[in-house]
Amino acid sequence: MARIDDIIHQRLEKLHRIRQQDIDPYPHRYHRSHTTKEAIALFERGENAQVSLAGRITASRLMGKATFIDIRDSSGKIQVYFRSDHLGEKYEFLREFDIGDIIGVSGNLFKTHTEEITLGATDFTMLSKSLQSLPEKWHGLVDVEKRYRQRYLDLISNEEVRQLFLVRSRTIAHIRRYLDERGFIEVETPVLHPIPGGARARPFITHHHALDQDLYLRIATELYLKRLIVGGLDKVYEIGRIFRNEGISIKHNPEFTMLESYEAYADYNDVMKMLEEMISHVAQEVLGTTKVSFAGDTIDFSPPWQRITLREAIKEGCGIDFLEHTNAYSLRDAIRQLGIETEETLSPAYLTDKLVSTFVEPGLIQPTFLLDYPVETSPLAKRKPEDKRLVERFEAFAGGMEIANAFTELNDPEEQKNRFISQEDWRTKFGDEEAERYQADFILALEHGMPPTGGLGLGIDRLVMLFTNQQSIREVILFPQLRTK
RNA sequence: GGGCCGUUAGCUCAGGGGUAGAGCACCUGACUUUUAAUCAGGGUGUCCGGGGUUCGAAUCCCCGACGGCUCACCA
Repeated sequence: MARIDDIIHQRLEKLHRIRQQDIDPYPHRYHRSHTTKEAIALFERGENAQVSLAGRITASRLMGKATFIDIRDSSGKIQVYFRSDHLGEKYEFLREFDIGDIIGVSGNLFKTHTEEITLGATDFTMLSKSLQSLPEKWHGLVDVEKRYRQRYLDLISNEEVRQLFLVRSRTIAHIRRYLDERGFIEVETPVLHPIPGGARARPFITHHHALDQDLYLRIATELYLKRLIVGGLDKVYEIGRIFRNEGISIKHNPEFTMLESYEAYADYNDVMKMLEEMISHVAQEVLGTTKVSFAGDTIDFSPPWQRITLREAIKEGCGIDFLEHTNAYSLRDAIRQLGIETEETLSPAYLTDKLVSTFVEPGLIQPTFLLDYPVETSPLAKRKPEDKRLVERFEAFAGGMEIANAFTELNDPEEQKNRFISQEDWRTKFGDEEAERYQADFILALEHGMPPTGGLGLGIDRLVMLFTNQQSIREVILFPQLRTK
């Protein structure tokens, strides 16, 4: 039940009074001459022109016939000084302003006694009346659930959150610039896939009415991007939303952003070089350094990153040499002998990942490439010429998280066909629901000839976590997935 | 999905069987260089929801909702 004197009522009354004066509290436009940051820079250069600024009121200090109001726009904030002897009758209208309102102010800049660059108002306009009160000015908004559900309040009241999402934006912009400057073409491929593929994951299923056909939200962009390599676009990339119908955690959101890039005539060694160079370059551009603090550690992205084979890393971690286990039963038993619980599945992808996530990943704080995965775990990657049991694949880790996955792409259509078939076997014999599905259209593309190609997948959200020292992926996604209230 | 923790005013938080509290915000008044403005006054509430125990429940118990962490799953 609304009280007669609660905040929204008081503000509705103000709104009513404003309208009674024939003033529109929600006008259509306001022409700013500068942002607050530009205005301050202007004054510091010694140019003191008349300026018009606009922004949200974040604080107000009323002192009788003089009032100081802080307004904030996306560039920063500025203090505005209102004097009754300069504004005349209009000064009384300040009473209708509240913290949270959006106003436009024009006047001249000056410095107060405390040396703060301030706008001396000669005129002002209500641009949008706020009916709700803002979170507390000192502590900001703390309630995590409210910060995510009403992210706008988080952005208004927590400056560091605003900065964090600016870092995210600049990170993506610099990744684009890096790739564009190296001749990559940015493309857009379908989000709706007739068959999910390119990764191990449960998909979201939807239905197209006109086609009367089930479709899947993409779990990867891989198979379409490779078709473009077949089509002669030798360097392509896509930065896009990926959807995986799996658990939510501090490292997982059901929709997340991934960069995938494919470069013809390159192999995974070339991709490794590109990735370490790109990340350190982007860190330098965005953060001004290649060293970041993350969860109490200092991570240095400058190349070269450490390279270690998966086999060595697992052996060091727990003593198991997966190449000695020629069948999945024996590998699973070896894992269980270490006291690690495993599912009944014998999927090599599952078992390998279990070993990595338990014994290797938590220790990979500095950027590290794990190299050469068992062929059964990577149905789309090319075998190593010197050891057919392995494929040319790497995963990159930093801060104890996997951030990238890449391989020399399998371009032999006959072998790809066989790999799909053995994946289908895993599904039928061992119930591995996430095994790669046979994709006849993709085979058809390969049959036309795909050049040797190096491909990369990079988790953008996790990279931003590393850049901003955030331990939860929800802190770097503007609107993380939450249960509907 | 399991375990642990949390949910009290618009916001940040105290209070843990006996009249619902503080700071900020808000309202009234004073104040022409303040900046967490200051000063004087005002407490504005479905104590997350439902049930139970009790003379009496924000507080104890049970069920549920939502969130955080964690385990499982995954990337």
